[in-house]
Amino acid sequence: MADPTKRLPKLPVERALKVIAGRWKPVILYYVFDGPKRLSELKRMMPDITQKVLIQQLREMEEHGLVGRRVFAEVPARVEYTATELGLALEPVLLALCRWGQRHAEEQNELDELADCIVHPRASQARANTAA
Amino acid sequence: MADPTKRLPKLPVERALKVIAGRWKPVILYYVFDGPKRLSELKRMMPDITQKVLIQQLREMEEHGLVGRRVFAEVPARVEYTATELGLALEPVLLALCRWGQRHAEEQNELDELADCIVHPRASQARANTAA
DNA sequence: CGGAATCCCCCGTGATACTG
DNA sequence: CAGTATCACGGGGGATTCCG
Repeated sequence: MADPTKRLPKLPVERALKVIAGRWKPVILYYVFDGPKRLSELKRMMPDITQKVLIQQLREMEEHGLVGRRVFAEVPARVEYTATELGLALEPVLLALCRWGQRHAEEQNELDELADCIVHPRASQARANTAA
Repeated sequence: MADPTKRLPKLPVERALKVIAGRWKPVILYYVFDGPKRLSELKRMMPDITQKVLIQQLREMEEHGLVGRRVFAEVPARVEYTATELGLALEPVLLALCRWGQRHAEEQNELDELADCIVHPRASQARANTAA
């Protein structure tokens, strides 16, 4: 990374999606938005993620200017990750995505329940809409 | 597809991201938001996308309830894709992503220009990693 | 915390099929 | 024939696992 060959997309939407694309990035951001967090904290908050992957995702977000990294020269070395201004600007967007995701889940689950009553799980088959 | 094993994520954010994830989905949505479009139209608007992939992405978005599909039994077979209510609800979110992407592009490019004046293009290197 | 091997999914190419 | 949809195949990148 930091590789000139791996440039971000030109279209703003795709660029934004690319930046927040990553198995754990939204979750990490969720915690970091709340305030500075050190690595061990994040690790404890998300037990299902490997330390390597966690650091990996943090590194990428750092390169993309979403989070900042501060190293404290204390006895037990200490590293804190904080959200940058640019990163914080992403919070409302992620919240919007979250809300839409909830609505989507509700509506889709409703359809799934209805689908249980009918035969086929796929509605795309018996569909001959001959509208004019 | 329509495979019960491939369920969407539980977390709303990830669910939303998963649904709009796809090389061409944002672009397709952009056009479909403007009004009903038939396949050949979309193909003409986006020359760089293959017919197969186009149909693929449309199918997925249909299964996810983002777009609707209408088949007209005319002389040359005709199919129109339209945005659903749920799909339209996504428009402001995509716009927000777009705006943030623009800002991100501006700020990042500024940093890149500054980096030209300094020595190292990578800031992640000379960082005292004293963690074990 | 880095590197290598691995798996799997996304996407692209080209050819083919179906329907009036 | 024109428009729509599908299939067989292959490459590439992200994510996971194991090892040092």
